[in-house]
Amino acid sequence: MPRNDSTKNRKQTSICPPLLGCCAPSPAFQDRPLLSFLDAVKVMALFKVLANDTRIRLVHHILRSGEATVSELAKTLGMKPQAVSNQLVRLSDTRMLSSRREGNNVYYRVANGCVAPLLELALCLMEDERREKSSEA
Amino acid sequence: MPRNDSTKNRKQTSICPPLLGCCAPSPAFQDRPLLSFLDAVKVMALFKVLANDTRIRLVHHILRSGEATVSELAKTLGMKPQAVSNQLVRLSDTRMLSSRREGNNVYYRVANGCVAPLLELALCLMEDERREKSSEA
DNA sequence: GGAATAATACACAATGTCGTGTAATAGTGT
DNA sequence: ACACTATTACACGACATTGTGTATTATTCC
Repeated sequence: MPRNDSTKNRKQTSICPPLLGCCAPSPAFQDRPLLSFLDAVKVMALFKVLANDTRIRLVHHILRSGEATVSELAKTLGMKPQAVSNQLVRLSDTRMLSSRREGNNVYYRVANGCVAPLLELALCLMEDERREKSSEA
Repeated sequence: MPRNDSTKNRKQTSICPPLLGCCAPSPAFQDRPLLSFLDAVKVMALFKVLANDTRIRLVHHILRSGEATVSELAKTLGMKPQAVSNQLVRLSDTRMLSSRREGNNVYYRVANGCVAPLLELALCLMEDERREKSSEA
């Protein structure tokens, strides 16, 4: 007998709306077929690239400044240019960034409009998490 | 007043708008301070949890069905319950999912409204990537 | 109480990822 | 051609992550 009306069953604690008017409007998740394994792997690859504090700071700084060179980014993050270049290549492989050469320097910029809102949402989730943790006695 | 012509720069190939009306409206990236290392680590932790094909399929299926038990998810993904449970715990640790016990079964659901749009955006980015790759001769 | 089912905890081998160090490539100026 | 700077390519050791197998906990039914 189901007797557990579980008070733990809280409501949606987030402030975020469930949908966002981005990209070609897709039907709700309920009306879509289950994600195929191959598509899941592709999405995984995208999140994997963002699952690194160095790359997140790189993207964040490039979003702020519009464009930046490798050495400038290295100096900003306090890292070696090799390490930064490594991560920039990974970000470019997924078409999140694009590069442009000008003399000795290579300028990187964000090449896809989805990247900014993606980071925005993650920051939002981080705030939600912080809120919930502090409000749990 | 922020400039709004930045998206039309060059090769912005994405359809996605630069901003989304989600969460407390934040100022544009240009007007925000550089992301601290600690915040970057927190955001990394969030993306890291989504950087796994199993967890992505779990979240996607839970979004579709609203709620699901461990064994049901295991059967749907063709995996062992231990593996599924492992990943569900990771998703719950970041407050993306919450669980509710009903008899022998434990039901998982999405606990934060940011999760759906986050996955949505990633799917959008995946489509963009596919589009670009096919259109490069 | 005892058996059966659902879910989780834990240790482990295989695999993946990170920054570093070294070497190579691209471009500028003399 | 040469020296110099900026960036990238590549191999390596340190460390993290995944699914599996085994054992344990939670709950229902007899």
